Amino acid sequence: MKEITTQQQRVLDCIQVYLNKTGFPPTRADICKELGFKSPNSAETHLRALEKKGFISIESGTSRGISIIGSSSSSAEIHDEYPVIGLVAAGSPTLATENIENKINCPNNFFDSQFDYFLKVKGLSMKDAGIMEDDLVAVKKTSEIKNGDIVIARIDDEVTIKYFKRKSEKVIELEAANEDYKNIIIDLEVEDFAIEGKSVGLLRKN
Amino acid sequence: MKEITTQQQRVLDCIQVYLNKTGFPPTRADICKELGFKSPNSAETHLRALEKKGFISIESGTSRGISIIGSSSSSAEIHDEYPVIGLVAAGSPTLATENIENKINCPNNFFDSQFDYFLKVKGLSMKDAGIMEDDLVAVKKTSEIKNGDIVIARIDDEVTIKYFKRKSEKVIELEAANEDYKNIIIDLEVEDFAIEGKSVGLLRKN
DNA sequence: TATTATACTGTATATATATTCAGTATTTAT
DNA sequence: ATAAATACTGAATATATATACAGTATAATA
Repeated sequence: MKEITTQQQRVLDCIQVYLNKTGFPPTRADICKELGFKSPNSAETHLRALEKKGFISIESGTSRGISIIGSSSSSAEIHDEYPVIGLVAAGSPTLATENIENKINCPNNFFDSQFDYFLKVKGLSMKDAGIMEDDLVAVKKTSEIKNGDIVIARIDDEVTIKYFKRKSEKVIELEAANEDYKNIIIDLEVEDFAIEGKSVGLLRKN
Repeated sequence: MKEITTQQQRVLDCIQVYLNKTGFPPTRADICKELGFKSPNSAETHLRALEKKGFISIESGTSRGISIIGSSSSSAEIHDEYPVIGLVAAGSPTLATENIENKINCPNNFFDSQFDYFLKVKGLSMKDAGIMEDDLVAVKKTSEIKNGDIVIARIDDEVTIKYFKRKSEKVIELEAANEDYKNIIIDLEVEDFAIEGKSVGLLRKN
């Protein structure tokens, strides 16, 4: 990235401001109007210089085809809204709108793995794993579970968060991280059991 | 905001994807190409419907003059980079560049209070408060501390994270949240003591 | 039952826009 | 001393693009 001149910086800033204001890049004429140039070619040459130096890219033959390189909007880091779900009883589908308490905006690569929603924890059954009441657990909806993963599981109509431990082909143990809670043994042939997903991260506001 | 049809949703998604990919909005023709329409008017009518329902705004007579309403880029929610600092020994200034392990991008209103950096926790002295090894504590640099706050304190050259408890005018107790650790009593007249800041949130990646 | 909204194809066109060419002038490298 | 980069004005133009108009068809409302 070569050094930028003051005029080129003004043009670059102008593009960014225009983008923030309108949501789309400026035309050559827009830049001229903004910076007081009288010929569209003034903007054109500055744009070509900025492109050559690697600050922007220009899509040839395309109106407003300017994008600022290294800008957050165009980079891989995309920000999304993630719903916060309470520990839902009565087996209702977790992502139903009536269960969404609010939404949190954060980058989609925030945790090491992609995730689908935040689960607001009730109770202290995972206290020794550092998961406290009202903590928000980032949940990835998946059935790929390894022993020792913290899973969000549903037994009959109750949703719970526990350590996962496969005992045999047909038996699973859900282990609490708290002496005061007892572990749950599940016989897959008998009980109505499902894995909602697993924890890939945690968020606490205090 | 009225309800959106499936086709309108596809068009809206198409605009968002195009924006993420190129940095500028699509033309009518671009939308047609992407969604398989054969007439630019197909895109046009969907765009007008989306505008009428308040999902987008269209700048008349302007190429690619589409902007998604309520999109993060134009909203008030600003994303910032926050440094991650290890628990620094030898009393070096915490925000010195050599102590920055990496950076995390998140909204500046992510926690209930503004904060300045993430501190990577070493040890289990705050285990019972749900703060585990390698957790990232969001630290706000402040000296406004109340009893019971979790503070980041420096005693001589050692940085530690503990509960804050004022015993008297000149005596402070730093309380661990773990039976295995003992509390620290500080005589302000004797010891070199400073509050770096307090915890306003927590982030765990696993 | 008539009307409105949705969901398209297909053609046409005014204009918005990128882009080239011809100049002028100043500053910076070689 | 010459070339190259910067920094513009001014005019011209091919085309990219929004947008209107003419149809067809189906589903949802009133």
